[in-house]
Amino acid sequence: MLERTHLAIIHEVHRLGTLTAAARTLNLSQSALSHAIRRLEQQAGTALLYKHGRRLRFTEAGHYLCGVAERLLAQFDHAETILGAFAAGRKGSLRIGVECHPCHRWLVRVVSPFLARWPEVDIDIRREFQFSGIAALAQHDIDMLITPDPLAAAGLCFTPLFGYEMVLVISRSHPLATQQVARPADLTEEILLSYPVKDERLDILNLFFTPAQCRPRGHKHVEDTEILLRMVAAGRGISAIPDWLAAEYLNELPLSTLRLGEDGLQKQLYIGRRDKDRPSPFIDCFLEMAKDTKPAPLQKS
Amino acid sequence: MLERTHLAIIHEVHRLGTLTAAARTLNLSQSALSHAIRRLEQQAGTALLYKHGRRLRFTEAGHYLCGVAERLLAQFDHAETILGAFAAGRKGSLRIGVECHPCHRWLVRVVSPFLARWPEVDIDIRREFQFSGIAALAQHDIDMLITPDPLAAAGLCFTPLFGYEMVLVISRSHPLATQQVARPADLTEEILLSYPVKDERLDILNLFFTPAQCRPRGHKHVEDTEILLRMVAAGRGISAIPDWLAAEYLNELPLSTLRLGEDGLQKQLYIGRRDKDRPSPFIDCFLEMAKDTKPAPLQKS
DNA sequence: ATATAATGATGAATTTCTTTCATAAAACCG
DNA sequence: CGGTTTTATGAAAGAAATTCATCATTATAT
Repeated sequence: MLERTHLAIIHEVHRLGTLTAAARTLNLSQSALSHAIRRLEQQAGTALLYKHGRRLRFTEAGHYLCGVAERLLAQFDHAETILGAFAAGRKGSLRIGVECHPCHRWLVRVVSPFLARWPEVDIDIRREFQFSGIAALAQHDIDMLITPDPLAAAGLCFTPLFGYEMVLVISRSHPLATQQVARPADLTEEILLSYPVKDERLDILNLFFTPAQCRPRGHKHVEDTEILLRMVAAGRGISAIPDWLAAEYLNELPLSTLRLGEDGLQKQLYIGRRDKDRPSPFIDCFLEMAKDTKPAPLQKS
Repeated sequence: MLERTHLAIIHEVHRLGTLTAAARTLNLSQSALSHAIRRLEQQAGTALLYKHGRRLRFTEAGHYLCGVAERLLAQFDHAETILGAFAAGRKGSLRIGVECHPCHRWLVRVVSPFLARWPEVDIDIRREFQFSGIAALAQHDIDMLITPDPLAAAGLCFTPLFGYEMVLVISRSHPLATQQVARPADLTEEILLSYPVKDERLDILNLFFTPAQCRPRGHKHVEDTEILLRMVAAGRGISAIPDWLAAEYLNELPLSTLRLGEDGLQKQLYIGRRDKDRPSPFIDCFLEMAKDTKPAPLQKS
């Protein structure tokens, strides 16, 4: 069977002209090459080299094989280079799941410098999961999960990134805009605007309205943060978003922020991984960069 | 060092899913494969497979190597075929790529007499390419390329075969069937039926609809010419095919053909080769026979 | 739950294949 | 014609791959 070593021998013999010289560069003896070529010729059933004087010349078949060698050896070399990049952890792909809709703006601030630093790593960000982010992580559908709700699961571990507060955003012309704190009972006549997420995953319902046994008058889903906040600014509804996200829009839009209840609705963002994933320099680096990228805190308006 | 056997093992494991099955087809023991993979992984410095349940899964590096294996093994096989042909004193195998779906019917008219005349030459026709037909030709994946779109590339040359016109085919009962010429604006409510090719390779989109800044109402892919034309005949859509192909069906199916725009959509078929391939009598012969096989021209219905 | 079958991993023994060594034969050069 | 360079070859040594026997794990059936 034709092997890479055969191609390497053919190639070097062609390049250098003699078996002896080729043997030197291949760190083999002249005899080894001679035997190898002989074996190959017997298997192929055709001569590849013939003696011309005391040097060697290629037959037609030998010339053909020479062309094959040139191409295939280059491909082997290239494959080994790439494999080396995998081994060194330079090459790879990182599939990041995000279970926190408004985190997108924060995430791009992590991802952009990361991509610049790891040019051979592909990043894939997923926001939708068949079942849940945790399940996707456990099933190897994603490699990392950004979530505010770390559910204990075997084989997973979570690293805290930063704490933040979910704040109520309302139009600056709203009657409540002068207050510091909002109570559930104040908001029963409002329309709640939220990202399109199941109700049970909305903290403002779970942790604010439900304990007080009341609900806003209506609830609409909006995909895009900017559109959502413009609707709020126009008095079309209220919403709850992270304080640092609100901070980015307070100068642009006529919005006011209020604390949700006496103590505020405190949250923490985590990054989850599988315990036993093989360590990888670029995954570690991503973690470091994520930890170092804090969002700008809210300056109370 | 990465060897052919490693690629063969990786490839078979990928194809069959388990070491045990792969070992059977390779006439080796399961243990041999396990050891071989282990050794390769140690040399490469990266894992290629990992256990998932009692089966194996590929790591990213493993997947990469799998792709390499697929390509390189095919080239090894081909090289051995050629070498076998040298041994048998004939030397022949011709891999022909076709980048033009409907050309198949024309191609069989060239290939059949060729095979009769060169009984020792194997012909292999490929329609799918990893990247493009041009790339496949340059990389020696194929020896000849039949294409209507000859892109200049170093080391390649193209010989024109024949000119033809892409014509619109519609059902004979279609309101437009009485006209001679179709304009893009006439067809915005139609469903376009085409071979399963990327949009950017469809001339009717690139050269007919796009310049007029409109699109058909829908676009569906159909594999088979006969089924495609039967759908057109049944009024389920319209399509654009070469005039000579339409000619073959005009008597069989209730179809009408229209010119695409005032001047028609004129195309030319080319056959591409590598410049510096060693001259070969049967390759020259194939070229002559291809040049002499013109398709039957369209008789206007 | 428990037994059973299927699969991969592993270390030692074995077999196969490659390489070297020593030497011969042929070709070139002065 | 010697001296030198180069390839070819058989036997011995060495290296590498393969098998065997066995264990551990996991999925499937009872």
